[in-house]
Amino acid sequence: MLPEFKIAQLRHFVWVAELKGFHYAAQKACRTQPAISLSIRDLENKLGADVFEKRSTKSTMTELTPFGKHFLPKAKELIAHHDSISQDMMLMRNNKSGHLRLASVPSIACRLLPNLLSKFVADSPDLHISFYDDNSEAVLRKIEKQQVDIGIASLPHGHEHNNILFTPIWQDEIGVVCHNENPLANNSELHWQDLHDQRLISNGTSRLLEETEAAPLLDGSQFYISNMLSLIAMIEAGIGITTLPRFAFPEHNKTLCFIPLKTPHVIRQIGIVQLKNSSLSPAAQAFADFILKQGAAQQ
Amino acid sequence: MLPEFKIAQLRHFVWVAELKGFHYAAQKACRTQPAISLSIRDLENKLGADVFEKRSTKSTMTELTPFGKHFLPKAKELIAHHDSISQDMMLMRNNKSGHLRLASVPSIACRLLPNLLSKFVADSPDLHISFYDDNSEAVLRKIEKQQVDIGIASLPHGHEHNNILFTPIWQDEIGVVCHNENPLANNSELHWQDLHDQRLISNGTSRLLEETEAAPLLDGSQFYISNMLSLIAMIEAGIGITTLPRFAFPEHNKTLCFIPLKTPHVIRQIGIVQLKNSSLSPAAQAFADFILKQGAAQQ
DNA sequence: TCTTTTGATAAGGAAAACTTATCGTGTTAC
DNA sequence: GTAACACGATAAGTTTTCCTTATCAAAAGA
Repeated sequence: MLPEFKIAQLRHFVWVAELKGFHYAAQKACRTQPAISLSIRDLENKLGADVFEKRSTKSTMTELTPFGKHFLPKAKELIAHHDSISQDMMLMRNNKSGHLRLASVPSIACRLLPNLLSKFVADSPDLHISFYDDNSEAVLRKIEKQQVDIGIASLPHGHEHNNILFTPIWQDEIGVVCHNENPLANNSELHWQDLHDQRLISNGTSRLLEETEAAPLLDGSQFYISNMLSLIAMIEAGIGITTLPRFAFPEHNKTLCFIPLKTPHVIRQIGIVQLKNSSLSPAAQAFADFILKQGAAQQ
Repeated sequence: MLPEFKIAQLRHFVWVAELKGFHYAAQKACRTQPAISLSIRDLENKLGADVFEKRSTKSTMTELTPFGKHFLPKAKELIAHHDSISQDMMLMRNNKSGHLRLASVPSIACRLLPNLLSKFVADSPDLHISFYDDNSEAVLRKIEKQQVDIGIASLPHGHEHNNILFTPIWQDEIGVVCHNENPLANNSELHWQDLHDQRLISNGTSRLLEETEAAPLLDGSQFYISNMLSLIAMIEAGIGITTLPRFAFPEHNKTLCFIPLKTPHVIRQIGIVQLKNSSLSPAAQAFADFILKQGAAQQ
C-alpha cells in the first residue's frame, strides 16, 4: 500500500538536490550517473510525483519541484534518524558497555558528578561517556531531542514536559551567600527580612525566589550577574550578598559562607530525567541504578 | 562504513520479536520462513551481533538478546518515522494535505470561487489555503514573486509577462450598469453612442475601454470611484451609470441592471495564471485541473 | 520413541541494482 | 549559426540481492 523508501535512495535524492546535479550526486554516492537517474526515477514512481523539474521545462540547473521541496527536509530527517540509530548500534557493539550520553545542571556536575562518575566507570573500563552541562531547561531539551540518554536536572513547574520521566534524588535548599565578615555570617539560619539592609546581587538561580515572600528583595536588586565565577568574586570582594542553592555554592570556599534561608524555605528537587515510554540504553540504565544507590547516600 | 538497514528488514525483525516466531513473522510479511531467516541473519551481520538468542542456548521460545532488546524500540521508531513520512507524502500527492496559495481578481473571487473552493476542499480536511484578492496586475506580481502558487486573472496586453503561463477559462464582457428606472434599462444591448447624454461614472475597470471608440466618453467623465461598494451605491442612487465586466456586477442586485455593450465589444479573458517553466505544487495542480473541469462548465 | 514444531541450509530462479555505451537536448563560445 | 559541451535520459547486459522450494537438524510433547 504505502511505498517503502530505501535509505540509499533518499540519500541520492538529497545529494542531487543539494549538489544541484545528478553528476555530482553520482560522484558522492560512488555510483555512475545512470544509477542515480534510475534511483531518482524509482523514487518518483513510488511517490507518484516528480521531485525534480524536468530539464525540458526549466533553466540550466537541476531544480526541485514544490513537491520535492516539501519532501527534502523529511528525507533528510529520516536519513539522520537512521544514521543515528546505526551509529548508536555500532558504538554499542564495539564496546560491550556502550555509550552513556549524559547532561547535568552545573551544580551537581561540579559537586557530585566527578566523584560519582569516577566510581561508576571504575568497573566499566570500555564505557564511552559524552557529558554536557547546562541549566535545567536545556537539559530537558536535550533529553527531548534525544541528544542525550539521561539527564540530571530539576523539573521547572509551570512548564509542562509530559514526555519526561522524573525521579527525584537530591533536595537542594536555597541559602544566603555572604562574606565571612558580614554580620549575617554569625547566624545559623536567616529569614528574608534579615536581608533588608544588604545589597542583594541576583543571579540565574534567583528566579527560584520569584513567587515567594522574598520577591520584593529581588525587585529592589541593583545587580544581576549571570556568571558564577564573577558572582563569587563580587561577594568575596564584599560588594554584597546573594542567594544560591546549596549545591551551587562552591564547596571548599573559605572566605564565604552559606546560611540556609528559612523563610521562604525554597527546596529544589533535583533528580534523574529521562524520556518517558522509551527504554534507557544499558549504560544509561546502569548509571541511573548506580545513582539511585550511591548518589542518594552521598547527600 | 555504517551499515544501512532496509525498512523491510527492520519490519521482519520487529515482527519476529513481537510475534515470537519466524513462522508468524513470515506469515505477516507474506513471505516464506527461510526468507525471514535470511533477512534476520543479514541484519545480524550488519549489526555485528545477534539479536535473537540462539535456540540451543536459551529457552523454548524465540527470545531477544539484550542487544536485540536495545535495538527493538529503535527499529520500531525508525519504521514509524518512515511510515509517517510515507503516508504524509501520499496525502500530499492526493492533495489531502499541503498548502494552496491562491490569488484572484475580485470579480471571480466573489462570483465563482466561493462555490468552487467549497467543492474543492470538500474531502481535503487538512488542506491549508491562503487566499488573496487584488486586481490582475497585482495577481501577476504575486505569481512572479512566488508569493502565491496559482492565480486567477486576465492578462493585460501591453504589459509583457513573458514568464507567465496563461490558460484562459472565462470570457467576461463589458456592459453598462444603470438603475432599473433609467431609460437605458429597456435595451437588451447598447452601443457607446447611446451613452452620450448619461452621466458616466468611471471606475477601476474603465481602462478596459481606453483604447476603444468609447474612449471619449471616459475623457468626459466627471466622476471616478474606485471602491465597488461606493460605486454601486452611487448608481443605485441614480446619480449616473457606469461600465463593468459582467462578473464584477453584483449577482443578485434588484435595483440595477446590466446591459451588454456591443460597440465596442470588449471581452476580457480571465483564466489561470502560473509561473512558466515551473511545475505547480500538487494541491495547486489539482486545483487548476479542478477549475478546468468544473469552472468552465459553471460559466 | 515417534511425531510435531521451529529454525537453518542448499540450490535455483526472479527481481533489483549497477555498469558501459549511446543518445538528445539545451547552453556556451566563437 | 554552428560546433563543442554539459547534463541527464535511455538501452542492453551483467552482477547482486532476494525469495522460493525442498530438505535437514534439533528440541519439545505425547
